[in-house]
Amino acid sequence: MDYSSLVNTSLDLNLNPNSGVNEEIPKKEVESNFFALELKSFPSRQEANGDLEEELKRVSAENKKLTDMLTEMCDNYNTLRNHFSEYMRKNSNSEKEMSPPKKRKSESSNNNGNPTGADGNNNSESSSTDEESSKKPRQEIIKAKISKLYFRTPASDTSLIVKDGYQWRKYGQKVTRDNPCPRAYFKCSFAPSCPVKKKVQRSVDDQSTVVATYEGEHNHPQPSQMEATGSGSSRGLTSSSLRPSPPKVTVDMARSKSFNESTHSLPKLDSSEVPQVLVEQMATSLTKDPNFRSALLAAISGRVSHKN
DNA sequence: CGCTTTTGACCAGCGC
DNA sequence: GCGCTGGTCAAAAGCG
Repeated sequence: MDYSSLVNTSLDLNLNPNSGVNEEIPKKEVESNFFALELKSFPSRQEANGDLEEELKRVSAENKKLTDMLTEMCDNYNTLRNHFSEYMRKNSNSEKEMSPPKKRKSESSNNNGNPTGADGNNNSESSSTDEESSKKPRQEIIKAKISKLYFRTPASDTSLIVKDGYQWRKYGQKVTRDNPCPRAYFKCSFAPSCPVKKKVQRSVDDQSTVVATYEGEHNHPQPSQMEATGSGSSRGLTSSSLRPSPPKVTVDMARSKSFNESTHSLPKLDSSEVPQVLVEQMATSLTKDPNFRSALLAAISGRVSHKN
């Protein structure tokens, strides 16, 4: 059942984790809306006054209750987010200590040679043991600020394209030993000014899950955002190559095995990426969750039906 | 025509 | 030193 056909369930969720909850505006909106509604319903103003006051009180009380619930929800969310960030920090530390046995040197030694220096991300992780990185003669050494994201795509989709909002240029594909599905290598279209690379490969035991491993940090906003601000004029960013709509990142971390299976490497999220990705994901999850929507619908319809 | 994708070749690290 | 493997390069093909 699609509730959206009955009620506009588009949630104007606050996606900015830093800005807190605005409790005043919705309250005023509700009150004014109801006031306007009631004025139409009662032709006689005197007759309406008593009922209006009563209704106003009831709505105010209900609104307060909803506000409290929302506040509580936001508190819970913030707590959860803090726990998540803390968890990611701990995880990245522990993973740094016990690197996989068959990692290649260039990857495990977390080298620090940002080719352009434009990125400027001086995370302390990379400063430990990279004397050997200077021996790498040939290729530019990308600062390995690695994050792993899990995307869900149809198993039939073999394109290995994940819509994360950035423009990527594929530069290689390889079948690896431990996974029959080919691994695709991408560079950010802003390269060489943007050193970010990503590897995309289907999960070996869940074909509908695509694992995207990001290395480095973007030193530019998302192309879609640049387009919105009118500053997207870089090479390789023709209007046709830009995605027409804001990226719908279908990250489903809750379903990613890493949360359930300790044998898998846990998704390491760049600490700066965590809020945005997480918040978007939570908002998406909430709006898609039928339980949440039905609860919301029930709350709204309950309020409406009280009037009748 | 310019950009992207494909794909085989090449290179470097690692284990034996 | 050799073979295996992951990662990258670069020419060719494809596409708009």
